Amino acid sequence: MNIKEIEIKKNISSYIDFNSYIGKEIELTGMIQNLRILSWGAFLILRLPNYIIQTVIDKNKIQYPLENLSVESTVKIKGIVQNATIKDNSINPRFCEILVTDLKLISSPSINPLPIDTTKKELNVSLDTKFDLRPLSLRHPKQRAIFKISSIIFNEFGNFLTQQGFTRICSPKIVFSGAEGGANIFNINYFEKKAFLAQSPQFYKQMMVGVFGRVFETAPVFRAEKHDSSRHLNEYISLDIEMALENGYEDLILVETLILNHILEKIKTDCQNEIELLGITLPEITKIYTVKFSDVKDIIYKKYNKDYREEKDLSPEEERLISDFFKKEYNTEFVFVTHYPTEKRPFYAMSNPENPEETLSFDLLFRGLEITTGGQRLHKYEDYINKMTKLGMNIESFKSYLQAFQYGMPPHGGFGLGLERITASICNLTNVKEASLFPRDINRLEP
RNA sequence: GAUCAUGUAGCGAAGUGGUUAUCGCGCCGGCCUGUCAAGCCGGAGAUCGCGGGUUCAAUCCCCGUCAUGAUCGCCA
Repeated sequence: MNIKEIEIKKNISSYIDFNSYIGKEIELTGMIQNLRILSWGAFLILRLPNYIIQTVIDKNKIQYPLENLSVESTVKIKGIVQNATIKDNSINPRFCEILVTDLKLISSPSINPLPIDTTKKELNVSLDTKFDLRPLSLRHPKQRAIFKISSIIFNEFGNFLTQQGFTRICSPKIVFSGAEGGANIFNINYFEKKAFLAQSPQFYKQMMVGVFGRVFETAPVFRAEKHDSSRHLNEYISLDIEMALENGYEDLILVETLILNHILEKIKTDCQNEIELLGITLPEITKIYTVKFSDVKDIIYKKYNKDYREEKDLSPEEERLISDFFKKEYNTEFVFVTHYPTEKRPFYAMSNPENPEETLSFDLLFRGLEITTGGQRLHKYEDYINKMTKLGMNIESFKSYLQAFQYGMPPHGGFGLGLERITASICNLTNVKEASLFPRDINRLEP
């Protein structure tokens, strides 16, 4: 018999109030972010879960062969916290440092030299190298900062909606059919049947409106589109909501604005260090601006002399131009474009009763990039049957989804927000892949 | 898939139809009482993406190919 009783520890937090430690001893285990050896000792910058802190080794105080240490080694140190003024803005906190009294080497890299240098202010490597060496490149403070901000966006999306009475759902990612059509969906083998990777939680979140009234999901979606651009991924995190509507799609625009304001507020308070390190300016949303799709076409024709009025969608250029227009004329970086043409929206989109050519839908453009698509959905079973028949769709294959509408549904709608896109825009990244830890694109499947 | 560009040491770049291909970072050795993109001195490290062609001679010019990036299509 080998039964063991293990003590239940009350506190496993990695947050440290360094202020209260000034003059006192502390024990820390972390990885060496940077190491500067001088004649009298060394500065050893230690990477911890929530901090990057400077420690000082005085040769006279501790006997340790410094040549045994290297960047990316794991060490356990004991030392006294003392006041300091540190200029390097990748270090946090900067008001103190640790005078090391004891040091133990726990683990070292098996490769020397490391393939890239993560100790400099900028990680000066190409995108391809950055992704090939992801486990290492992510250790650079600026890379870490991007994903700290991404984590706040992800968490606060859920926190805010939970506060507002939304229920978090987890819909399956192995599905029987696609929400958005056939060509751009990944096929998988599901025992003897054919299945797909979900392109969107669309059907499930709609069904769940009949259960909870307000739901959200934060999960990956998969797109088999062979796009090759700086704003596309084949797997990305979709922040989705779906809710019963009281006043139509404007309810959704309001909810999205409130979510974004909450997230931006939280980034401002929790990520001061990351904001400074990345040198970014957070946007502000003081007013909501919406503009009809057809008016966007007219503005671009009149103000920018480009005639795209026959196109039923907005090109990336138009998205940049209209964002530019709203920035100049209305001093806003967020603009909701509404009433997209019915023929460009999926079957479940509700058309405007006053003009069936356009839908009660919207995209949110932020700094020239489309970060959201949403809108009101059909909620009557008959409307689905009529619309799907009109489009020549196989109603039988959507039977399980259509149940929800047979059993009754309120007017409802929702939207999806691309996590990597909003993160990239907030962090001023030129390629969304940089906002993905391990990006999946047309050519990349690893790491 | 289309158009354009790029491919030179572990990483980032410079350069040339002709002897030993240059620089920065990293690495190794030495020095330096507080650094913070540390500094100073020395050293090692490259079949110039791959295949073919032109030429006395190609890393350089031409063709093909592969890879990467940007823009576009499509979308969040």
